Amino acid sequence: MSGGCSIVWFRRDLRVEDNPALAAGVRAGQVIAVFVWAPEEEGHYYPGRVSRWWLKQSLSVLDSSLKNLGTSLITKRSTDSVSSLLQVIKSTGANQLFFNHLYDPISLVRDHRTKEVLTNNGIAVRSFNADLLYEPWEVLDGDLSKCPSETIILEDESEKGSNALLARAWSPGWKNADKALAAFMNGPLLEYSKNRRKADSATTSFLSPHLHFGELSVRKVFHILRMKQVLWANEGNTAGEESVNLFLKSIGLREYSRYMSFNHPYSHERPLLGHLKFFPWVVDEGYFKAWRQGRTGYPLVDAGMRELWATGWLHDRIRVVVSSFFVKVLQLPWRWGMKYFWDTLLDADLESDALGWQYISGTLPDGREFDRIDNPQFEGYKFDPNGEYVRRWLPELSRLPTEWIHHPWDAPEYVLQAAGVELGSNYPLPIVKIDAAKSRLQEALTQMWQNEAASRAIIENGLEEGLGDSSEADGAPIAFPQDMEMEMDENTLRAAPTTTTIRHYEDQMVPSMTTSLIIRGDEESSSSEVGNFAEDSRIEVPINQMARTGNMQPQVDANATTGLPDSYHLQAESSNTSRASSRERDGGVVPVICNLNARSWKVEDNFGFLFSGPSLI
DNA sequence: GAAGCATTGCG
DNA sequence: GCAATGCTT
Repeated sequence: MSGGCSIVWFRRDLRVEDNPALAAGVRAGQVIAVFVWAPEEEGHYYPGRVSRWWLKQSLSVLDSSLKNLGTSLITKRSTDSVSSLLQVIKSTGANQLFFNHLYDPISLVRDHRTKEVLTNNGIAVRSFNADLLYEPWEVLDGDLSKCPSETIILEDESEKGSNALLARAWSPGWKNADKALAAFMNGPLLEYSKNRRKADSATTSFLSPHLHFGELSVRKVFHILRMKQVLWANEGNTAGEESVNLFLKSIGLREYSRYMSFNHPYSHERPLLGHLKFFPWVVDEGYFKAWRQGRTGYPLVDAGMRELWATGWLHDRIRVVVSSFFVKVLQLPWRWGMKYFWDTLLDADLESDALGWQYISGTLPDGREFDRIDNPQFEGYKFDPNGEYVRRWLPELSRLPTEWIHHPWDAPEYVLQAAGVELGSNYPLPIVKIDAAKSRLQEALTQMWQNEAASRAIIENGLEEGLGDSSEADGAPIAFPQDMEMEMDENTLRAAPTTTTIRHYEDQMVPSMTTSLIIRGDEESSSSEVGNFAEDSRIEVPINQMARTGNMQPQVDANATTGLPDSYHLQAESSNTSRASSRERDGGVVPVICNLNARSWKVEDNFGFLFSGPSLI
């Protein structure tokens, strides 16, 4: 061992194999492994409960692996990563820092600053692309006595009950990731293509959280896939080949999401198609709440939303269904939906989710048409032909015959009665009818083009920007709802369908916050329709029924999922972290990803793997 | 009841 | 943009 002592800064590369930064540290001599928990730096993308739970487990596995190698993981609680790193450097006398690249807008800025500050402090900083194969097998030798770990709290008391259930379904940590990878590659991958249409099949990889936290090297995944590809091609196994290709595409999509995030650091908050900023999104917290709670009246959507809330996980197909419904039928601002995914998904991944929501929203140049509406009824019979998925997550519909399970509003009264379904009472009528959504969408698009033309005219006339009631057309996004508490009156069941829709014309995307746009849900007629349920009629999540594969039998306890997210809060953005990202992103922190361009990963080709990339889960 | 036309689903 | 389905006369 020569040289000095180096810091290896772990972030979302929580593995010891195939880890270039760690390998470099080992080569350089003594290694001090550090993880800094500084969630405040993430602005309003503070990791959600299930995501933090995963992190906690994963760090613990990493720590024990490092201990086996003769060192351990030092954790620091901080509001400023850079000063924490400096502190560790001072107390250990390290003179080098190694880390692997991240590509989300916040990391790009932070890592750039880290490099700058530490370099100015005489520290050699090197960063790496972690998509390379390394075998860093040497014994580490870190003197940690001068640098105590701090306890970082990733789980508070109130979360323990719910989190306990996660452990029955998932095994975080790089060693487990490796096992999961092998299990998938040797098993479900073969039938992956065949089964991908089923919402409820357990044939997805379930690798997305492992990949998000860097417990797996994507490079390794890629190599295994290629080996399978060659093997099955030689055997003439077309089904297997098709599956591999499909999976490779999803890996590609993940790469593409990093590419997009790096080159368009605003893509998590602004549409890539300029005219979409003139789209009159429906700012209706009642709709938003109904969607979150799985009370839209469309069984497939509702089943998905309840699964998400109860388990932190959703099949990719269903992610597409619920997000498409969110944007096209409810016409809610897609950033709200994205934020909710961020808060609730176990594999929440800013880059992948931004790509997914942008694609679904039709705000990508190569996305799907904006005026296309997917019909959850048809999608229901496609992805859940026997209604098993719906019955699992919507107990109130469990006795409904398959014929009506995806469109109970059409069912004859006697059928509903026999099934114990009372529409508008124990299950809502459709919150928005598809036909109404279609015409509303057309109107909105017309409006959008008018707004754009008006805006252009104003700019051409040399006037300062200003659009209708939007005095901040340049910088006013639609704020995240701050408070979801809404009065819901049981007596307003079967309220008249919404006849008016309140819209806001501001660009929801440009960073900077305002709360003045928020509409109280109870000011809207629609909210009463949403309130088809009494507030306390919490959905009972079915027990022991979560579909998962093989020996992992996740169980869901109704007590642990204390009701649906009716009091869910989206905090208004307070930081303007992302504002800086576009200016600083080219500061040399992260190299441009080689051999990647948007065309080679055309989104259309990858439909179905949008969220969390190779997550397909 | 066949042919021509329009609408809708879908990648 | 195409194919399938439904609707009209």
